[in-house]
Amino acid sequence: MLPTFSALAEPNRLRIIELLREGPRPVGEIAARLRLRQPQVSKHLRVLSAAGLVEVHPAAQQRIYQLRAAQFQALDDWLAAYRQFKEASYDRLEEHLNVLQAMEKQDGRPD
Amino acid sequence: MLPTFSALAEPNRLRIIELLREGPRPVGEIAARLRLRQPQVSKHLRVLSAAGLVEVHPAAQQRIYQLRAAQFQALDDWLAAYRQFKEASYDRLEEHLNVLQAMEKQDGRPD
DNA sequence: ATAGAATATTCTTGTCAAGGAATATATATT
DNA sequence: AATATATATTCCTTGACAAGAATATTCTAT
Repeated sequence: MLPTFSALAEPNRLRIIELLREGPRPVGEIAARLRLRQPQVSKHLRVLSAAGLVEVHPAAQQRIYQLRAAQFQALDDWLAAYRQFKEASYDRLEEHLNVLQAMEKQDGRPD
Repeated sequence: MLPTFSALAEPNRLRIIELLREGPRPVGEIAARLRLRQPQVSKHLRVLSAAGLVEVHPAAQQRIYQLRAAQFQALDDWLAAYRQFKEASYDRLEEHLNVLQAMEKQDGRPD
């Protein structure tokens, strides 16, 4: 999941992703819409590809980029693990503290 | 959403988040479990706080950090916009291309 | 008040990655 | 073959940021 977050952590890359939500687009279009230079767009798309967030389909000289559902699904799966905890377990904080202190006793500091 | 992605793009911060999935933890615990130095953990937690991903609850000298549901919900909302497209609209690629070319004609290059 | 424990902050240094500019590659058209 | 169009790659410079080391801050206990 780290490559995904890294890829999305760059402002222009995030803009590209949000643009592609409209549908597949060739590099030139992306550059024009976002007022970016073509080489930078190509570089960003490279990173996004490596992260599995987009995929390419050549069409003549153009390269059409589009979002890759699988990776968004993966993100969704990762997020799923966080839909449970539902915090507000603030009440159980004391409880946690006791547990932690108990652990420290038997642990010693590792190292 | 960018601050969230930026925050999660750092390996150790991502580890912290995944550790906190187990429940609230004081700084020292986090440092010990992840084999990190305390100051770095404090710094990372600062970033995570700023991104709204965690929240603090002081308890004596300790600061108990825990995940902040609201931000994960926000991420979920953002992701929701991507659950639709479902790609495989690869079939409709030609269609898209035609549209795009039509657009180019009337557009001219902006700038 | 003093000492100890837990955490935060500051300063410095090294690394990595994004942008700019130039150029290379691929495909189409004549 | 020559030229045009679309995209990719390379090299360079600069800025941001993470780690390390030292120190400051906050709270507790005696």
